[in-house]
Formats: sequence, structure tokens, C-alpha cells
Amino acid sequence: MNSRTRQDALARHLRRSGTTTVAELAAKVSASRRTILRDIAALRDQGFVIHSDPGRGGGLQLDPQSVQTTPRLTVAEVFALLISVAAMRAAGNLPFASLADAGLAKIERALPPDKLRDLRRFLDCLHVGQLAPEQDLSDLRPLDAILLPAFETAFLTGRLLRFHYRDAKGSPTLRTVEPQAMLILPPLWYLVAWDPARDAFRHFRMDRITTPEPLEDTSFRRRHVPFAADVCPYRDLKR
Amino acid sequence: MNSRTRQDALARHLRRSGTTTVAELAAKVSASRRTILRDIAALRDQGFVIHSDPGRGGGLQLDPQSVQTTPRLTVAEVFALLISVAAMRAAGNLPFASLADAGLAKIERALPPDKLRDLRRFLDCLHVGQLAPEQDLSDLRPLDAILLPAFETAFLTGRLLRFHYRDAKGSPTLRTVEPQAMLILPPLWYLVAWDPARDAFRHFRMDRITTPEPLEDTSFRRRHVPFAADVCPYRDLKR
DNA sequence: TTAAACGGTGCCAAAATCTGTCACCAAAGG
DNA sequence: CCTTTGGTGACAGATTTTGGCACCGTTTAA
Repeated sequence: MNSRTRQDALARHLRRSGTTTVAELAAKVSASRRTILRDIAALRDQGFVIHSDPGRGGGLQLDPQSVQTTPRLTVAEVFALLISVAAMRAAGNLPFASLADAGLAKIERALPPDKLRDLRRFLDCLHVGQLAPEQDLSDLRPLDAILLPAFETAFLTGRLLRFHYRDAKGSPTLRTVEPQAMLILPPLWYLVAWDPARDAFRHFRMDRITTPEPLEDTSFRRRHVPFAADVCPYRDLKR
Repeated sequence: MNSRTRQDALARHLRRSGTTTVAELAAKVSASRRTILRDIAALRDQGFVIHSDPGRGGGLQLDPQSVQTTPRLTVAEVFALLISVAAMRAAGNLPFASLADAGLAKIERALPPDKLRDLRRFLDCLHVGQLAPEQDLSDLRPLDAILLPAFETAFLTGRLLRFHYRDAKGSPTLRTVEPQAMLILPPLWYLVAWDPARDAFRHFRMDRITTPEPLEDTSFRRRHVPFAADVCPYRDLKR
């Protein structure tokens, strides 16, 4: 057994059983008492707080406060979490927001710098507001997981986006547009894009978009997006 | 230099510089070519995807997709994130929910088992629904960060909770109640509790609660919470 | 008071592992 | 053909880890 894996095993055993003795641990991982004591010292160096009581009935005890959770997330999962929280802020007052923010900030800090830049650029295209109450939500459907990576590449590399769209009346069309922004009006999500075929801005409800496909063409320019009532069904648009 | 720190240094250098050769890395950490190649193999074993091109102009290239971020979160932050997402689900359809869920599942898995049990018990007391539209939201205030730890201890250890409350008319009272459940009707949060002084269930809007204080008394019992319109201003209550 | 059970430290030799060197192979490009 | 690049196997020496030992301080029970 490797030195590192043995120390991990010791930490796991300490977490499970409230109190243990050095002899027990030695039997568990089949190592000598001396080695266990050295490993305990190493764990303490790594920041684990391990109380020890000498004498009969004594033993080792891991302070659970000192154990930090270190999940391993992929970049896409971090994207999804941050976008979700951005949407939640739009929904109203977010309880315990400061704690959740602290957690998200830590998650952000762990991103590699290029991914962090991408993330900020992506979130810059995100606008949140409150939906006007008279909106019809009867045909709302859950969003497809394919949308996120497609939108990511389209926004980050500035590509034309082609997709099938089913409008409010249910008639399907194939669109090829310049993606400019995303608008969150919970529970609805919109893609705000310039439609070259119509020479005008259009907003597309995301749950009506299927089979999105970023094209090779990156020749279009960023435009100033007019967030006005005649373009999007929003109320009180704010960042 | 330690074997592990050297491998970390190599990973860092690979992340920064797009393409590198073995010879460059060897010069960087002043180790032999053979050692570098062994370290590269170890990194690949650890899950890093490193492309390699033989021949002139070739070299090593780290696939950024394979780099996982490993933030260090405290238990309270994980609580806050999970509660926030529970609230968000209540707000409507959650975009990219499957990805965010995968991230949260990883975060949960990294929790120590006793904390995970606590978390599940706490979330069991959480009920979400949709607010009836006629509700008055004019005096909505952000929640105090002190509430979360107080509610945590009250629910997990089953203690009486004492707090100051300011009702809809603005008149302040001091309450001592048995906390039974939490109700989320975005953007409002309610504490559902049995009030022994009135011998009945009461719901308290959380943003009207100040200075919560868990008492020593743990003698009360869990009750069946009636989520009915006459108790809570909810619509379509669902888990 | 004594003895046993517990954590903790210093030391040293044996065991295990890591490292560098060397020879050599395969692929790519001139 | 040669050069440049990654990749593998083998082996001896350097380095680290490990286990055993003696010993210390504390606590508790006999």
C-alpha cells in the first residue's frame, strides 16, 4: 500500500469511527504502530485537527470541523451551477445568499484562469428580469441538456447558430441567427438574437428551440441589444 | 524536490503553456528525461489526458477538458447551496438542471457521512410550493444570515425556538414555538411551527423573524404538519 | 503504589521506492 | 538517409519509507 493511500484510509477510518486507538488503525491497514504515528503527524501537517487522549480509554479523535469537503467538478457543471444561481437571483430574494455566494466564489477560484475568463464572458451575455404576469405558461417544457454546450460555443466563439423553432402558434421554422444575449425571466429563458433574414432582433423561448447547431461562420458583429417591451416580454430588467 | 510536488509543477506548466516538450519540462524542474516521462505516465494514471505528438515539432499537450476543479467548501456553504437550489426548483422550471444536479451530487458525496445525514434530515423539513398570486410582497426584506445556523440547530436537535416576530400589521411579539417544517413559496420563506401558547400551528414569514435563539428544551414531539390553505398561503404544494 | 493502557519521540538498519543512465524502438519531417 | 520527438526496459545507486526498539509522560484501574 502506498503511503498516500494509507493516509487517506486512515482519514476515512477516523471520520467514520468517532474514537480510535493507534493499535486499531495499525491492525486496519496492516502497518506498524510507528508508521501510524508518523502518518497521524502527516495528517496534522495537512490541516486535520486530531485530538488525542493519553491513558486508559484514551485514543484519537478527528475534529469534524477541520474536514473540508473537496468535490471534483467539471467546468460544465460549474457553468450550470452559476447560471442556475443567476436565474435564482432573478426569481426574487435569495435566502442565505451570502453563504451560497461564498461557496460559489470558492468554486470559481478553483477554475483554471482561461475557463474563468470564458465563464465571465458567458455570464456577461446573461440578463435577468421579472416576467410580466400576463404571460402564458401553459406549454412550458423543460430545457434540453444539449442547449448549454451549443450556446456556450456559440457565445464564446461568436458563431452563427442554426436551430429548429416552434413559435407560439406551433408552426415550425428553421432559423439561422446571430446570438447576442440570453434573457432570464423565470421560469422562462429567451435567446436574444439578430435575425439576418428578417434584418431585426428576435427573441426565442429556449424551451421551443430544438437541435441547436453552431455554424463555422464568425463574421457577424456584436450589437447593442435593446431590452424594451416591444422586443422581450420583460418587466424591471436588471443585472 | 518531492515526487508529488514535481508532478504538480509539471501539471501547472502543462496548463499554462499550450505545448511543451519533455526536454523543456526536464530543464524546468531539473530532473532527468526519464523521470519526466515517468511523471507524465503517473499524471495520465491520475486522469489527466495528455496528447503527445512524436517527430519534429511534436510535444506534449494537456487536454483542458480533463482538468477538474477541486474547490474546498465548508459544510455550511454546501447547506446554503443545496437549499438555494431547492428554492429554485420551486420557482419554476430549472434550466440545465441535470448538469447542476450532477455538480451538487458530487458536492454531496464529498460531505462526511454524519453531515450528509444531517443535511438530508434538514432538507426533509423543507417543503416547496408556489405562492398564491394575490399575496402582498410590499414589505419583503432580505433574510438575515443568522437565521440559517439557528434553524439548523433547532431542526437537527429538535429544540424549542424563541424569536421576535413582527406580524403583518407591524406589531412585535416574542414567540417560543416548536419548529416543525420550513415552507418555501418564492420569494417568501415560512417557518411552520406549533405554538404551545396558542395550542395551534402558526406560520411565520422568515423575513419578519429577528434574533432567533434555540432553547435547551427538547421535550416536544414531531407533529403531522397540515399544509392546507388555511395554514399557509400556498398553491400546488409539492416536494 | 503499582501496573497497564494509551499517545509520542529519537534512533538505526532493513526494505522499498525513486532516480539517472544507457540502449533502443517508433513516428514524423526534412 | 539523418534529426527530432515521445516511449520502454533494465539496472545500479541514491533516497525515502518502514518496522523494531528503547524510552518518556499521562491517565486510570487495581
